[in-house]
Amino acid sequence: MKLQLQIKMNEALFLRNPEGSELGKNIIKHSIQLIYKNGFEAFTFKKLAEDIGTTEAGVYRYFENKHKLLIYLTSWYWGWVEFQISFHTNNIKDPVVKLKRVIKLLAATIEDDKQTSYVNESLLHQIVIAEGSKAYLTKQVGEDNKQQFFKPYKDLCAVIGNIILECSPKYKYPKSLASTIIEMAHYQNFFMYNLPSLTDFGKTKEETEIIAFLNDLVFSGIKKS
Amino acid sequence: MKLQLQIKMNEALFLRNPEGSELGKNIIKHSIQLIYKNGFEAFTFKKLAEDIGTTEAGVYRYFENKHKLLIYLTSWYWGWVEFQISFHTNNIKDPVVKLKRVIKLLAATIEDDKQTSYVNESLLHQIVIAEGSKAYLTKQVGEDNKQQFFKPYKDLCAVIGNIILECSPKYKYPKSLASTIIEMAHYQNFFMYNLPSLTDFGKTKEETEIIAFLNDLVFSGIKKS
DNA sequence: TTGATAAAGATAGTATTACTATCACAAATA
DNA sequence: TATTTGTGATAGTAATACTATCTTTATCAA
Repeated sequence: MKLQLQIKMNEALFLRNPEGSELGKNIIKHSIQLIYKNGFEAFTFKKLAEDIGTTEAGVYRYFENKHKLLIYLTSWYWGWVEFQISFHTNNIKDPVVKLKRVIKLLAATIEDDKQTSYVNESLLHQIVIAEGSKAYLTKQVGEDNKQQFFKPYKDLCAVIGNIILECSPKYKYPKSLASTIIEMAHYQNFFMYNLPSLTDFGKTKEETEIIAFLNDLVFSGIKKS
Repeated sequence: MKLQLQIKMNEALFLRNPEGSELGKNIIKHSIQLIYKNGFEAFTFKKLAEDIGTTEAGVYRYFENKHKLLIYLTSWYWGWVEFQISFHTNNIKDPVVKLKRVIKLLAATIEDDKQTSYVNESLLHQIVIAEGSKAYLTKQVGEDNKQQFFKPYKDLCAVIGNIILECSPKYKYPKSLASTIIEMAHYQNFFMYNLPSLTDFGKTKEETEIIAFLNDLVFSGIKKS
């Protein structure tokens, strides 16, 4: 039996559902490759179309603009991470163990998930690290938020916040700590490779050190209260 | 006597020093206003030139492109913050008090500094919150870093890292904690106003709560070791 | 006072980007 | 068989991100 993991996407993000056709899946697949390779600023629908072997207009039939495509990709990623978390923390009773598992999932390199043929999670993870913030650091963030574009990110944050509360029911900042963990799992990774003196891991460049830092930060922070 | 605060800028950031002429100062002043108002994506040298009353070519004589201008502005800001910190923590012996002061300076709203006529620090603070990461989240980050464009940010991070070590000499992650404080002081602010469910301050929208969160995070985190 | 130099203004031009529009064709569907 | 739907092909436009050139103006030195 072949199980296919399907992540439910916000329909306002696209004009035509990319999951429903070969061209659509190619748009997702090749946009991940191109953004990973050249960065989001240099990424255009024209280059994407050439890469796929279709025309610019073809891409525009699926996505209004590259900003919505970026939100689509990051949303997909957060949805996928939430699934990974619920999958890998299933059956774990101890919330501390659970939270440590979450930190590891967020900060460790991701192996490509064979269940999702057209999405390379490993590349997508790198894209979310380097470009993910650009999805919300815009003037339209308010309107995008009204359309629920950031729901997957917020849901993930809520899930992690609840685990934090399980660990420490009186802790006052579960959601802020959750968003701090998520952001820092990614930023410390970006810094480690690109601006190493902003971290303590420049020498070794080991993701395990980021995990250790976050564990230390989180569990000392929580224990106090 | 009128003291003029001068922040030494990396000369590779500009073609002509904007501090040396009226037009240059106008470029800085109006770019801050325009980026604040419309965001960095919508900001163009053409609009800036119209705003100032000069021509596009005039702006290009000072800055190669808008990315370098953004790095210039954020660098200026980090330099200014480092000065504020050294000024406001001067004479403080207790490193814990010092670090708390630092957190407050990073997370609290900034009043416009009258010493710097053409820079509105209050607006610049908002720009750094919403656009600052875009200065380094690029494919050129490596080359920009080689040219020392991020030195002011790194210097600030080092200063804060050292205060952390004064508080807790055995703490293993002073630089990562420093960059976490800096980034989160800004991100929690952005989230609070734009994606409030990622924080615990959505109701009150009080910066004092961000400060309390960071104090809690930092001092519980350090005490353990 | 002249003459040189440097900054600024004015204008033009180009390649690329970010779209929108239209028409034709092929496959699926009713 | 007729019709809808997705795709391909082509064209066109306004804006963006520059580069180039030429003129004017201000400054400063001989």
